[in-house]
Amino acid sequence: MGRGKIAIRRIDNATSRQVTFSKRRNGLLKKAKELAILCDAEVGVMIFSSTEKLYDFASTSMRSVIERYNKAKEENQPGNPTSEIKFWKREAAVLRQQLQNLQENHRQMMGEELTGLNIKDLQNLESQLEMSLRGVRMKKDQILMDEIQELTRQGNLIHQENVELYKKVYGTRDVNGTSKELFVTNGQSIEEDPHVAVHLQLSQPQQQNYETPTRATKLGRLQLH
Amino acid sequence: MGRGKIAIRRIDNATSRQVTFSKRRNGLLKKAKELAILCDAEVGVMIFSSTEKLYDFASTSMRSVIERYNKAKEENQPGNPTSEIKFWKREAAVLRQQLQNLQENHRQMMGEELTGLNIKDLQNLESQLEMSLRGVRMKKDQILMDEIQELTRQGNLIHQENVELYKKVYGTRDVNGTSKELFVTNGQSIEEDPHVAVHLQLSQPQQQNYETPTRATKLGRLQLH
DNA sequence: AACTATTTATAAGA
DNA sequence: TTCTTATAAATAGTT
Repeated sequence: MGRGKIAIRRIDNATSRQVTFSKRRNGLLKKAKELAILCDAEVGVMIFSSTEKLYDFASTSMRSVIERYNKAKEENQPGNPTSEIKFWKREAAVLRQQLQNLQENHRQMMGEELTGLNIKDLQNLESQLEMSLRGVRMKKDQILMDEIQELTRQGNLIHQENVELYKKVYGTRDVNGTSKELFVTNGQSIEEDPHVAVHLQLSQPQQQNYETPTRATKLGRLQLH
Repeated sequence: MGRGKIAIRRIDNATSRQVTFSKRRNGLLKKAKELAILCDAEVGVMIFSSTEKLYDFASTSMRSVIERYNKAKEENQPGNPTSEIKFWKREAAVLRQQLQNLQENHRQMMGEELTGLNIKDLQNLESQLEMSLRGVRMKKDQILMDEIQELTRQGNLIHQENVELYKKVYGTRDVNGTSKELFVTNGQSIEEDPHVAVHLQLSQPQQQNYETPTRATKLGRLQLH
């Protein structure tokens, strides 16, 4: 329909293509409009030019057309917008609620926002914190213990090596006297205890150091209040 | 373009309308195809007949066209299905992440899931718990203090009432001796201290009761390990 | 569904 | 882009 017939294949000349696009695009949109009006149909057309520009027509509204399309295409396509949006909204609301609850709880565990709690709540919280503290300290001690044990083990190995070397250097005669003493003090099971004792003795005052001044300030505050 | 010209308005005759729909629908789809091919455009056409039947064409895929349409139309239209779903998905993901982080943190504060923490972490946690505990105890003491103060106040009021009644019953003569003593022991600022002392004396052993056996078991465990 | 007179769309050129 | 115009294509009315 023009001065000459053209084959339906991509127009090579860019300018020509652009011009044809412009003409035919208008033609298509016009015909879409006419079809909708003449035949009482719901029509939607979307056109993207090669320059990414959008041209569209919808006899009602594109949203309506697309929704009708989705509904018609597959009653429950895994891209059904409305129900999917509803699902994710609900999901977000649930998560937000959980987050809020946990945050309030967490703030209370951090010793903040305690207003609104009664004695019973506070005592429960206190017990919980004490329990947590116990757990944490236990874990900490555990780690330190393990470290000590490992160091002890390695120390013993090195010491034994020393003894062996000593033997080799000075022979067997004078060795027994010196090495015996070393063996006695460095025996695995015997040696561990003093370390533990030292550790725990250090741990307890440390804890008391945290709390003794607290109690003092608490007393002070309460008396001033 | 036919034997006669027609006005672009709904065709009254149903049969005629149906026939015209059929012809023009094919024409529209053909032209859409041609446009897409000739001009290297992405085209989507959706047509619903008045009998609810769907006819469509998409140069690529309708899903792609619709998504591109939504993206192009308005990056965040308040009715854009795809981007809205994306928005809520992202929202849910963010909330889920926050929840997870907070949950891990919370579990650690509860003294659970401590594996994976190093000494430094554990010490920080310990300090935090001690601080929290201090806060909670302070708050608890505060509440108890307030209660005591209130009870004291009321006690004083009742006591004064008693004194007044006593006066009325026995006259003014012998009253001074007995009431003076009562006034001295029940004076607000004077009376508060012993109560505080009692309270705090009760509070401290209670705390130690929680911790002394723990330490014992801890010692036991550590020595056994 | 086919035919065909006409209208409409549009290719090429300006 | 827009206008012009010759011509291809679409289609209204008919069979």
